[in-house]
Amino acid sequence: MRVAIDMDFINKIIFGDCEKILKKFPDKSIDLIFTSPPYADARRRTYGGVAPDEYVDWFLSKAEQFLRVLKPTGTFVLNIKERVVKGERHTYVIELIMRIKQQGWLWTDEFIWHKKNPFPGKWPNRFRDGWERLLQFNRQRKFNMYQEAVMIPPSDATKACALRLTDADKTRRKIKTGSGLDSRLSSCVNRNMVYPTNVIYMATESWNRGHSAVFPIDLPIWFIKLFTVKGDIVLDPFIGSGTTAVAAKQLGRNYVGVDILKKSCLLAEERITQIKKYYDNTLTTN
Amino acid sequence: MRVAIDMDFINKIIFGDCEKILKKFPDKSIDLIFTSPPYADARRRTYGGVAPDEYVDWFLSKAEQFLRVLKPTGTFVLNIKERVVKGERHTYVIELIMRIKQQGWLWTDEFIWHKKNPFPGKWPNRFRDGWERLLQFNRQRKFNMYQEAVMIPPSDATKACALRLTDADKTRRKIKTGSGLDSRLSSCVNRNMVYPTNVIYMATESWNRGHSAVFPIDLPIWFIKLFTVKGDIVLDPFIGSGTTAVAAKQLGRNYVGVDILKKSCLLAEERITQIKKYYDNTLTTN
DNA sequence: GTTCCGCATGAATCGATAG
DNA sequence: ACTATCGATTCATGCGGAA
Repeated sequence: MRVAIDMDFINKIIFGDCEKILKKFPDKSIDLIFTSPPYADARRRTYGGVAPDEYVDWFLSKAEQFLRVLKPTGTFVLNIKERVVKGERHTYVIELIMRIKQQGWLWTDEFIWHKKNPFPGKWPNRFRDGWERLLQFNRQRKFNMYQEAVMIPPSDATKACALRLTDADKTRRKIKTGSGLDSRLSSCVNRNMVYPTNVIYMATESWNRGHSAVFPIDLPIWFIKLFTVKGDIVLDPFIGSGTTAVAAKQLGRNYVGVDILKKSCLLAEERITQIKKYYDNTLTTN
Repeated sequence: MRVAIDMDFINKIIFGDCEKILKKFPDKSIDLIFTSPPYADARRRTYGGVAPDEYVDWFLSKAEQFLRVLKPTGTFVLNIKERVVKGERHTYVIELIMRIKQQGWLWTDEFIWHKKNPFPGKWPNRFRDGWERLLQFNRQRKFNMYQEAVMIPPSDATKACALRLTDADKTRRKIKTGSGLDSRLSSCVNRNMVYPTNVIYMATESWNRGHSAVFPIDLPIWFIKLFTVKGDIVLDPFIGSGTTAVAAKQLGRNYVGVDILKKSCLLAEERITQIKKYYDNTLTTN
């Protein structure tokens, strides 16, 4: 069966440069691309570091493949933030938006990840960076969006409810559902649910020892619920420690992860395997 | 006295196009420019409606004057958000950032106004807009910034930590300030106030009687405290209902407001007069 | 078992120092 | 003059050991 041959990359972590790897993928085969590429010149030790001024070209050659493999109804969510260079925000992110549109992408919206616990620091001319961009790109004006899947209790209810939960409660719930959002969602008022905005208030996860997860798992969980249904395929071309794949697997979606570091691939695979053991029989039904 | 003649625009609301009006102002005379210009194609009936594609050129000719009248140590804060055009976010804001830098501005940072109560609405392909940009531009890398003026109480976790300490503990610590501080002092107490991040979580003020203020007065108050001291001059070239001027006056700063609508000028003047009556003897000491 | 406290650490940034 | 490296700064959170 032809499809089976073409699609034998699903639920795999693939070692290599995503640009080359994706060239072997068929057109229009992915439902959601969620990724957080290495930021310009950041994580130099592990990724080699792309200079800010070269970043846009470096990224665009990969984005061309993203565009090709994405289904017309699919979505591409890019988590990125510009660095400070010589006292100024560098413009590589906004240049990227301008240029990626020329490839045919539509810049549908910009979500904000408002961080509960930003990286510390004190400087005379700026405050700590408390947010990151989550750029939403699409191939068409009409795409799949399942807004009901991410509905939340009204803000006051959420606050009061969250405060009542003890740490033990939170941990127990997290083990069962794998999602902090789910815990609040299920334990609080189930009626009176409202739609969220394009601002996502969420903590970072600095407590992951071995691997430095750059975003909390609730972040890909949120977007995977919003833009896919069970059985869909989620791609992260910079899989890193595997968070996106873990989230997809937990939610009953298929995943594809690519990374240029062998070490990351191994780590991602290990986390996926562990998750399989722990969560296989406790998946939520969303 | 020459200065008196040059500076006779202070604490005035001036009717006219800010581009023309500002040409009469001396160089380097303003400490802070805080403004929220009419968004592209918004308020078409009142402002004549600048089309999105013409917006950048329209704005830049004004920004040139902003640059000239701002002190080298001053700051320009621009509250703006791109509209959705044909299902996409328009790029006029990010184009504006690229081009304004060519005038000599430094793009120091981007603050986010995270709205507590976004405008209601429901669409099939996007959520409500819960944030706006507050772009910070400067003439130099070194500028005036008074971070202590906007310090805030720490988050709940840190607060709980401090609350656990007895009063005796606190007193004892306060006495031995200089050397040999015990570890709890640095981690818990003495943290009555912490520095904020570049995300500002604030409600809108949709309930203002006659005028529709586009931002709450706490927003200019925050930036005026952060970037000016008493006696400094705050300019809003699109004063609208006068919120920026009211904030400046309340804080003991001098204001200058400009608007192309006579109606707005009258409204702003009225609000400023009322504030004078109510707050003259109750100014905060910051 | 439970609570409490100390501590490590995470997509950072600036200014000074050294080559 | 330009780059490279280092120390200081700082806050939210979970972990582990102690009470």
